[in-house]
Amino acid sequence: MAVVSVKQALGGSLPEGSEVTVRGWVRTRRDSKAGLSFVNLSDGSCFDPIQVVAANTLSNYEDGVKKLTAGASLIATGTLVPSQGKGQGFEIQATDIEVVGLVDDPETYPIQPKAHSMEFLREVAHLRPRTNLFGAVTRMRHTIMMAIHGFLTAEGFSWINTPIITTSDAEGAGDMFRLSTLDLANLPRDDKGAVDFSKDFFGREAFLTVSGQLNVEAYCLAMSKVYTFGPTFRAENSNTPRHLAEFWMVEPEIAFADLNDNADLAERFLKHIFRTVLEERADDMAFFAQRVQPDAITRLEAFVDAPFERVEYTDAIEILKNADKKFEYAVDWGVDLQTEHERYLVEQHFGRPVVVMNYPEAIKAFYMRLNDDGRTVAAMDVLAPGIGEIIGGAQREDRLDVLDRRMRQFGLDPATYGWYRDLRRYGSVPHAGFGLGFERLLCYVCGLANIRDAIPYPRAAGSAEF
RNA sequence: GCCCGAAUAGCUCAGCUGGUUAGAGCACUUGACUGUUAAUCAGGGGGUCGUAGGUUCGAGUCCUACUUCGGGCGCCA
Repeated sequence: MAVVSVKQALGGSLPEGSEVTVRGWVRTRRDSKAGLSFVNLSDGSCFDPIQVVAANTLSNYEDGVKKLTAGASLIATGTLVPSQGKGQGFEIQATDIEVVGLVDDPETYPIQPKAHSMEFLREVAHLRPRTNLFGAVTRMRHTIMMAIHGFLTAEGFSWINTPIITTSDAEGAGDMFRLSTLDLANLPRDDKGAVDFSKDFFGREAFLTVSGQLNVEAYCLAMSKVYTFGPTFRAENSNTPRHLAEFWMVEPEIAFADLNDNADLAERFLKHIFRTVLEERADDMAFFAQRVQPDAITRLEAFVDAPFERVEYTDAIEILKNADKKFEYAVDWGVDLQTEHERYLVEQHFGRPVVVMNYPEAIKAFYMRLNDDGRTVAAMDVLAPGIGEIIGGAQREDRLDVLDRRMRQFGLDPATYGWYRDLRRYGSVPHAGFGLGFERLLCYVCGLANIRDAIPYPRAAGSAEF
């Protein structure tokens, strides 16, 4: 008896009349007085559940099948046949149903065949994957992860596993989570009364990473095309639907490349991902379009078809200055673009994805390459309709003297960046890269409004349940 | 971190200007009916109205604090 997934059973590749076994969890059970019950069974392999038809001739019909409620688990064996009912291709005429686990209190089982609020489902994060929505999000998450690895692999990239524990303050990219094994109630002190981190586990201060970029640059200047993709940690007290304290970030880095090469890569990269989900997850996308975001599919299709607009930061400022719209934050050359500015550019002015390039040097990180004009750096942000900034990247400063100057300008001591400076001493080449917040991308694709629904167990300021 | 809003049954919500025993749908349960499919119809059980104070003859309703959740902004991915 072949054990098959619901996806295989519904997929049409198995011949009619096949004897199969499926295993999963009950979504709904409907009884018919004709002497049979219909059990919709889901195993996560695809959006649709399969209907298992259980006749009252089954030996455990009364004390097994009739006790099944939403959430119960079972193993069903039977014949795969074209369904007599509507809305499904195949069903299973059960010859045996083994009830594996009943729901001990059906009345309080949180997942019902009805609409739940996202807030409620966050409180039952361990059970929400059993809903249509989170099942779909979970499959999408996997599909996009694989699409990213697949695209970059096909383009000749190597996946570099940069460290999660770091001892450098990286880019000064915000607050970091301290990692320590010191006894907080009895901290070792030095002569001046400061905490003596030489007694700590690593012999110095350590933190969780806020970016793998600096580490991956070293591998870029050897392997040519690399990327890092893993969990990232930010300790900022951000209280928004777009921030997590723990999220996943993918950061490709390419050698012998400038900002335009970088933008080209970002465009191909995003389009590949969207094309992949449209092809491989049509069932889940149809659900998002139906229940979550009506234009979920059409906007991805538009994204795939439209060439990205590219605009200089300086020109973008002019566009905003000449806009009819009143902005809460004033626009002037030298200020960073606010969310409202980005949305105006993308959604109203251009109406398609935009790459804003070459920002004022004072508002961007020290490692970004100083342009010949002396007042901008080769930074880029990819803005998308409906979300705003989806990708941030830059060509890196590859000239040692300029890098040192920039570090001092930002109050950083070049001496503490010895290995990073070495990359500019030994065969330095122009190189560039970008970072993409994975959960933000997933939100966009699925039409989710809150990033806490894009990761199985969200961690955010003041919130780390499960 | 700043500003705003919300909290009533397991879930989603209604409950008007404070006034007897707090309602509906779903879920659960009983029955009817049915190759059903978020089935349908009829009945039933289920609520210290987030917590603690206060105002009042009387508070789900008004006030204060706290807690939790959500939204907007900032920081960012």
